[in-house]
Amino acid sequence: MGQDRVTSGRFARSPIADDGDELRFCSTCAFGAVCCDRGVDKLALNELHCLVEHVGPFRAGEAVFRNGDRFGAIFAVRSGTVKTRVVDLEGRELVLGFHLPGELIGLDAIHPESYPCDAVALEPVEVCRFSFPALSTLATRLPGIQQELFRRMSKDIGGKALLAGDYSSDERLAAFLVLLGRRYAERGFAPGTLHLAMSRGDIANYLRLAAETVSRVLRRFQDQGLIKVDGRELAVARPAELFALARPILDR
Amino acid sequence: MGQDRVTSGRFARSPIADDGDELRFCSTCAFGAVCCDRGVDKLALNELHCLVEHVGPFRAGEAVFRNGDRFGAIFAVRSGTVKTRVVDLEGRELVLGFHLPGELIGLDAIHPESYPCDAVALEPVEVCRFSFPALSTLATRLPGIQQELFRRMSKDIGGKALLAGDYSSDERLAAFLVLLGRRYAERGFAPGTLHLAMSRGDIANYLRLAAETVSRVLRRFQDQGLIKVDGRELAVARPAELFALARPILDR
DNA sequence: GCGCCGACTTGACCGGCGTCAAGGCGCGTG
DNA sequence: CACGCGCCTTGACGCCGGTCAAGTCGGCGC
Repeated sequence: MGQDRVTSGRFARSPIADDGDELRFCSTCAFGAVCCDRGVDKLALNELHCLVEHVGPFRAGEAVFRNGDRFGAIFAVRSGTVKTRVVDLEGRELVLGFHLPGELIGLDAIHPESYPCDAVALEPVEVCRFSFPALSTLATRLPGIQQELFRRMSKDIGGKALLAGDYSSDERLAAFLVLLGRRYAERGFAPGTLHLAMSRGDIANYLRLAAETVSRVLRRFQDQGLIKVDGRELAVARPAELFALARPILDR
Repeated sequence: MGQDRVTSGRFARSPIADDGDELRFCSTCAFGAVCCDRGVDKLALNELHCLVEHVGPFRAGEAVFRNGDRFGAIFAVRSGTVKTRVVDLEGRELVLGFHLPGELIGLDAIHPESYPCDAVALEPVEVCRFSFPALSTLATRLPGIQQELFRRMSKDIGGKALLAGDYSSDERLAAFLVLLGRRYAERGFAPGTLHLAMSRGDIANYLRLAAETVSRVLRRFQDQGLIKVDGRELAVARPAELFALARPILDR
């Protein structure tokens, strides 16, 4: 029941972005939709293949990029979980987000032309690197690519409701679990079960709560029969009630 | 000293985006950098002119677009101040941001393909409308336009630190004033003086505080000699100290 | 095995900020 | 002018969640 077994277990069964088949490209990848689902022609697929560069694996704790590095590329997570964070002058960490396979990181670096945060592996991680100058040049020739970039950036602009509101700890945690569950489900995991690759402290930091509060609320959710917690493995027992708690954050 | 005089005064002296001269285009506008500063050729300028459509004026309280409207265009504020907000099921308002002349709104609507919020005029407002299909088509031919769109979207992704952190009311308000002051300064206002187009309630809502707290903190800042408040007119007396208060939010 | 260490949990206390309530001020309206 | 209505201010009180501290659990190295 150790976390090590859990982690390797997840790894083994993980339906993550895996383009072992080079010509199929990552079916769950950021650009999978462009390449496969939306009928971009073979030429475009080949051009993306020339562009992409596989990087990794990174061990837990290693950085894909660091705050201040000169911006040159965006990345798609292929496998594992990445945490983005900044560290302020006093050394305090501020967690900005968690990124699952198929999700893009580095989009917030285009404007400042340097990465505004660290991207740190929480478990063994592999990524795809897309040189941004090359990608944006490609985007001028392939409108599908440009559209997908616009869409994904737009999505990121809108998606920060969880942190933004003045919500209670119950609402925050419920919404966090619902949203994380959805993202895992999109990646092919069984709905209702999810693995927390990040520590309680990271969750708390991300939700702007104290780690103790996260502990307490999870405990209470379990006592109320909403979820079942076992270390970093979590099962949602009553999705409807959990969603109801998160409703103020999720509908808007 | 009434607010009416203040408002009209601001209007009169406002160095807002104003392209009365059609061929110069808005010098402070969102795409001004593309059109003027970055040497996009006359052809591109003309094409942008064919694309843009002036809309307004809107009276205070009127909506430029509404939550749920089908997405078709992004807008640049030409004059006045726009508030973006959502209203939840119980009718509670949640303020997402304030937008000054030259700033773009509607970028978060590309992905969902419908506007995810209301955009409401806080004072008389004029906007430029850019049909998005036409704009993105244009962007595939003119890399400068595409780059500028990427840059602005990237900036929006990164720029939500104020709301995201678990900061004190002092820090939030100080950062709000510093950032608003900078944006006004970019638009040509005298540094250190700024006009609050929005009510205390809107500020409080945006910062996730109670309106009473905003009142109290502004009062204390004034008692401490940091600022001088007169209704919705505000002068920063000690910018360095105000910045020091906001530092935890602003540097990161 | 033993001991250490970090992650997590649980309890006690307390302070910042929201809530509630009352009152002032400016402005439009009859 | 009197009145009403928002917006804003100010004060009193209470609660949620942060902080501090102690204790537990599980993993790892020796």
